[in-house]
Amino acid sequence: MALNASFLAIWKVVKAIPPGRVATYGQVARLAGLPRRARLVGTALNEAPAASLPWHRVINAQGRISLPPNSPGQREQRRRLREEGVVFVRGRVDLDRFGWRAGSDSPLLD
DNA sequence: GACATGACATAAC
DNA sequence: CGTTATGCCATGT
Repeated sequence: MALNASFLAIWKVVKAIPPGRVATYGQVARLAGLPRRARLVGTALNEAPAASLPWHRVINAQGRISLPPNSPGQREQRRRLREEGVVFVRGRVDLDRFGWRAGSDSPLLD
């Protein structure tokens, strides 16, 4: 089915996000060759085999986790990110420091 | 098929 | 900081 091609492209990009870095839904969509389809990324992650994907490294453009506050998933995602060294400030991640830029795989330490 | 929903993004006010 | 509007489209009812 042609439909899954999009999902596969998305999963591929997500798998490429290095530990300790995050990517936004829109960014993942673009890198997957699906511009303007950020929502599809959310859907793809929802349907994805969580065990085989670093789904927690995908957050929204505001640097926030897009799961309901206080939900198990939200806490899990925050826990995993913090475990990788991603810092939350007032519930937000500074994308300038932890955002994934293709070509640089380590966080900028100032 | 019509309609509502949602792990989103961007722009405008 | 916030709200509204619009684009997007797979899924579920």
